[in-house]
Amino acid sequence: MDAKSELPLALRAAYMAMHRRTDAQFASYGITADQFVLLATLSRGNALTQRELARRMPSDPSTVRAMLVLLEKHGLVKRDVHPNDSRARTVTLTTTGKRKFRQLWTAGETIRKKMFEAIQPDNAALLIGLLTQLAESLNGESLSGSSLSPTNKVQSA
Amino acid sequence: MDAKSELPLALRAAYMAMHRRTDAQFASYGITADQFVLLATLSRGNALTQRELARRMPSDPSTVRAMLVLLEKHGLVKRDVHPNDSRARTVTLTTTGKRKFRQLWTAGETIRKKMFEAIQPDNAALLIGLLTQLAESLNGESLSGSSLSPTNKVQSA
DNA sequence: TTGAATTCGTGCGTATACACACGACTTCCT
DNA sequence: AGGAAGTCGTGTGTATACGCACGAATTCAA
Repeated sequence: MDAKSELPLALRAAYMAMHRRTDAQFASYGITADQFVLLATLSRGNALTQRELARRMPSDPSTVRAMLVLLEKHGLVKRDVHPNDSRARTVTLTTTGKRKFRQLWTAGETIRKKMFEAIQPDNAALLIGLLTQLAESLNGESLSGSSLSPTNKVQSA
Repeated sequence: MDAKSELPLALRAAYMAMHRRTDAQFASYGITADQFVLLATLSRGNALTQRELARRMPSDPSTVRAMLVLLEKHGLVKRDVHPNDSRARTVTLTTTGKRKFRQLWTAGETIRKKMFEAIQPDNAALLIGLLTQLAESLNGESLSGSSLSPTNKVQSA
């Protein structure tokens, strides 16, 4: 196994571990790791459309909708018709949602700290940089090298 | 946003991007990214029990079972009763499964190469090391630091 | 040996994750 | 203005992902 082959597995293992830990940590609050990401995204940019929310997470619009239906039922978010675009709906945190998010942020500190220390703090910026490069590279241009796929929707940044 | 807070998001974004890309790349083969991981794990240690397979992926035994039911229906894996333990079942790749995996490995090279180059090859070993440290730290001892949650099932290693 | 604790796989319930098709609305182009 | 193209959210289908409870088999202990 060379480094090139190991990298995908290492990335998967690290993410899965984090995701499981986070789910476990938030279980007593009745919130999943992914719902936490959604709430965090909302708290950093309120009144987003569902589309924009999905883009920032990042996640699939279809997935986000399902999550919003749940969270709305639990009273953590509210969806209103967009003032300028009657197709869209704006999503905002309710008061309950904001309070819940603050609790979760505190509860999550344990995991963030653990991760931060596991890599020696000096490496944090470097690791974030490498992960960001990975994401950008994989999200960017469609690969396919040669002309395998004729439907190359290059939706540039 | 300090580095400690950004790290979880960066890890998530990178993994999601990889997972999506891989799914898209393998779609024409009728195989998902996760099924590929399962096949790869099997190809590196045949005749594993379902439990051991799940441990190595890593994934949940319950999830692995569902995947195996599918893959068995597609004729890629075979499940037999364990010779020494009638509770367990051993999982092996069929001939078709082996051939399919070789095809997928080749098809996946594009993504591995893209990831490898995105981080400058020199950083590969370093990145793998950091990700491994993260996974080990998160999988290891249960955290819970102070007594935040009264329901601390400390199921030690 | 017999009974308790563990471990294996199964099955169910819930929550992502995403593709795809659909209807409704906006925008853009002529 | 009017129609084509694009965009937004919805709804469905499939595939993870995991917790939990269950029955069956194995292991451990007295």
